[in-house]
Amino acid sequence: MKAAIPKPTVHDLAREAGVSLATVDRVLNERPGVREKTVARVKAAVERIGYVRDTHAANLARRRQYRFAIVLPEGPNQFVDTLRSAVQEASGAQFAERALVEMIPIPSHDPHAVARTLNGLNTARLDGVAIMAPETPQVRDAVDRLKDEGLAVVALVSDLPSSARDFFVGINSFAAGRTAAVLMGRFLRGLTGHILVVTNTMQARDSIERRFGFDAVMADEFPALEVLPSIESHDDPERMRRCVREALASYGDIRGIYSMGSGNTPLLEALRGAGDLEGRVVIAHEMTPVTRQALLDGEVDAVITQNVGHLVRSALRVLRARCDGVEIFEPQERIRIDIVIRENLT
Amino acid sequence: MKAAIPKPTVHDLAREAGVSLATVDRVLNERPGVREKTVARVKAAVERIGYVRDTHAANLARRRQYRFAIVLPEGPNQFVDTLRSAVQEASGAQFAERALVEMIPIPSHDPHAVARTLNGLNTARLDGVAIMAPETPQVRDAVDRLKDEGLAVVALVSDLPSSARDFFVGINSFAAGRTAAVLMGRFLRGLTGHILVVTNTMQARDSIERRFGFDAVMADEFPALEVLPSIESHDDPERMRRCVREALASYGDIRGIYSMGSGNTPLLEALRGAGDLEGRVVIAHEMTPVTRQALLDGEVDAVITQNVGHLVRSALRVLRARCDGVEIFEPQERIRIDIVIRENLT
DNA sequence: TTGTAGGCGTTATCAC
DNA sequence: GTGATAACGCCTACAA
Repeated sequence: MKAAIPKPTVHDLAREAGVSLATVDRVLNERPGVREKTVARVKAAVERIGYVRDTHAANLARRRQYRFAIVLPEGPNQFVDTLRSAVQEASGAQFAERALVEMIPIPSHDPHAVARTLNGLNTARLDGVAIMAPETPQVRDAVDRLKDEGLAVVALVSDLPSSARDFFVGINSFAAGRTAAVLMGRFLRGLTGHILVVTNTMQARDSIERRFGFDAVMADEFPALEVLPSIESHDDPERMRRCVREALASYGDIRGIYSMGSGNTPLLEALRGAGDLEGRVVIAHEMTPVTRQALLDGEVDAVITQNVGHLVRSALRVLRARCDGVEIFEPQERIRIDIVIRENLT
Repeated sequence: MKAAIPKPTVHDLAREAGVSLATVDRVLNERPGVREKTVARVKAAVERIGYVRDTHAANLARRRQYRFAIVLPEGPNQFVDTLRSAVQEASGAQFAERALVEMIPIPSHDPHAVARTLNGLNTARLDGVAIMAPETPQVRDAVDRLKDEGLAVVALVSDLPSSARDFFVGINSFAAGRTAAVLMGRFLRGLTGHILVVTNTMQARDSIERRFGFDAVMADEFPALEVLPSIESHDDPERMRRCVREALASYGDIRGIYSMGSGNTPLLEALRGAGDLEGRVVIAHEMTPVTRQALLDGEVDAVITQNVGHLVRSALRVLRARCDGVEIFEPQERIRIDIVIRENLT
């Protein structure tokens, strides 16, 4: 409908360099069987006319289909649920973009079962995998094997730094813990007392790192507040409620509660039961229906989180880039640590 | 290299429906000249085989080129500078995606000049425009004219609600102001005193709205803190420094400073000059080299901002979608209000 | 109202 | 080493 500024194509390139389409293609895709001199001529022509490859046309001609798997912990977990629906949402859009993405559940707490699932992946039918799993030697080996088989692999949410994974998509847990600590300390300006820390399990790398970051800042900047040992619920809501109640009873001066992992529902129940949720600062991780509602109700003061939509889209973009042997645009893939309070809840 | 699961194509569709490619195309693109019955048959076939159109192939065949303009205020402004470089960055990637984007500077403070520039746009050579400009009747009319000419138009950063713009890409200023207020109030827990508010000009819609949101929360939730009238620098650094110094001198109990707009450099200079930057809470808007450094140096406690990369990519995506007559995926285009403290500075 | 043929920018399979 | 030529999935004349 409107005059278009034509972009140089391979045809223009071929003409400019005085060679055929096939040769241009060989040079562009760094295939062998072209004389040094010819290569140079084509490359010069690329610079001269400012040729940029049309990736969509290329993918079309290649009949490229990306087959990705996203490996997520199974079982009831609010955060993973939000991740799952983000994957669902994304895979619709991805389908139109020549990518098939399937979700694969893993038993979260059994390293051997996780490794078994990963090793059981049909690598011949897969181009890339995004994995959210705790770091264990078994998982590390499984990831290395996937890499050996030529797959693109990204660690999702929780890093697998000792493995051969291509990239980590997620946030720095130390920094997340530090962020929580600053808010906790500042929201409790001038007060003395104790801080309760709760989590599902301190086995998880995330929890350890968050706690580490949290403690560092608290000790450094808010010495008037003493942080108590972590309470672990081990997936047992009743245990969480009981431990929290006991802690509140034992210490008369609990000023704040830091929830490092899942289990926010029983935590909030225990706090409500304790009556005086009012004066205390509660900071939790991950935006889920529960934390969102708690934020709205004023039961939680701040949530430290990461955008699951970005997480998933980013993982998929990175996998795609790795498959194409293309550089990724780092700043776009850096997941931010979001601070959410009631007022900036979208 | 690997077995690919073939996606149904128009050919499959044609065969399934027992019609030709052309007819399939007519139905898919809702072109006239097809019998009701045939339309139904094709649509049924779409459902049956799960056909999804390959937009990239379609764009290729159409030789579609998007020509977009991004209209930004000229003159020295740190935030706009970051926006400009985000545009620069994005346009590289967009070029590969069949979009040409040019930046058009406008004299920020003269509504007539803005309107003149907008009216001077060569609409025949443009498919869409993203506009960051203060809302005035002249601008509104210019936008409406652009829409009449068939362009896609999005308001960027600052909304133009009374105009016919297709979409607003940016954050809610009231909420941004409220967010700032909550942090200010909580960081000053238990204290009594005054809050200084500074901005470049209260003429700007953003400043008015931020102030409104800020005041509402302060009055409601933090009555012990009294918010002073806005100090306006009117683009004069010296005036900013002087006014701030005077205010600090007049009131002995200024606990916090809220910087609603540009002019952070002179503000910080004045505060440094005053000596005791320490005890005060400073909250500013927009992440720029200045606010970033101030955050690192502990001179600013929190920055309320929006991710310029997202802003630009989102604007471009929306323009594209409007041009294609395609629905946008709202959650992806919702720009979040980011709270940045030193600890979650990426 | 419907169908045929050719082209979009790229890659791939043959020959030469 | 290099060059025609035919796809890829879709759209668009032009014919029927």
